[in-house]
Amino acid sequence: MGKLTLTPEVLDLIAERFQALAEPARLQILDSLRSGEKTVGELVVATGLTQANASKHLQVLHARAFVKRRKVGLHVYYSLADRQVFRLCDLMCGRLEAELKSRDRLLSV
Amino acid sequence: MGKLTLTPEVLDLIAERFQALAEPARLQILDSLRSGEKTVGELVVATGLTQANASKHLQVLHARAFVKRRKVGLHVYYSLADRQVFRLCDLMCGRLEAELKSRDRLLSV
DNA sequence: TGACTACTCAACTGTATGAGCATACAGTCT
DNA sequence: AGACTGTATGCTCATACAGTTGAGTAGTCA
Repeated sequence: MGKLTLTPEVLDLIAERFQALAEPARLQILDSLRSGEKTVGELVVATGLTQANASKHLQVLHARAFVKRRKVGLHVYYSLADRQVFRLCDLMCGRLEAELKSRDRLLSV
Repeated sequence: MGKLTLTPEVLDLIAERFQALAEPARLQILDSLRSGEKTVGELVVATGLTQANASKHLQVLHARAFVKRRKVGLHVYYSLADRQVFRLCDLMCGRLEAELKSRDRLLSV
């Protein structure tokens, strides 16, 4: 895998991509897209974000290649670029679960 | 796996953990620890960060359970909490490689 | 053509955070 | 005790970025 040498530039690019996932609103958007592609308006309803705000977050996710876009008439459909995004999220969730579990154990002793 | 329901609080926690990886300096520290545990001073040499800066980044990584600490006399040894961290980074690197590759292809057409 | 809808862009505000510096703290040695 | 070393922390500054608002653009329908 590691064809990439970790030059400062590459580290910046990787950090930039993690940064895109470091936002509850964007995680929520990605989770909403789990069930299939949605328009911005549908995402607004699903997430409770304002339209402008949702649109901005979608730009970020698109620039980092996490979502794809498809224009149909008035609507713009967004969908997950690939299923691998969830490998990332699931790994992170797993870490979090383990962490919370061991924290509970400490507190209950 | 998803025993976690994505409440706003949980989303915040997940985002917080991605945030910890959204920093070139911290990625560099994690990569330096790949070869084994190191003291803060050794990490300073390996990364070129200032001592204060490295220490602060290590606090963040430790608070998010990415690294473990072990005090021995004057020295504090930091090491990776587990190898799974690299699954995260490798997945992200893979995404980046694919992205750069397709970008190159577009430019060279 | 003009009204309407779905989405995006631009400007602004408040907040968060990384870097640098100086200082404080903890552990060792004499 | 005092001097010294390795690590942590508090402060300040500069910058980045999420969220809001209002205007602007593109597509549809009458």
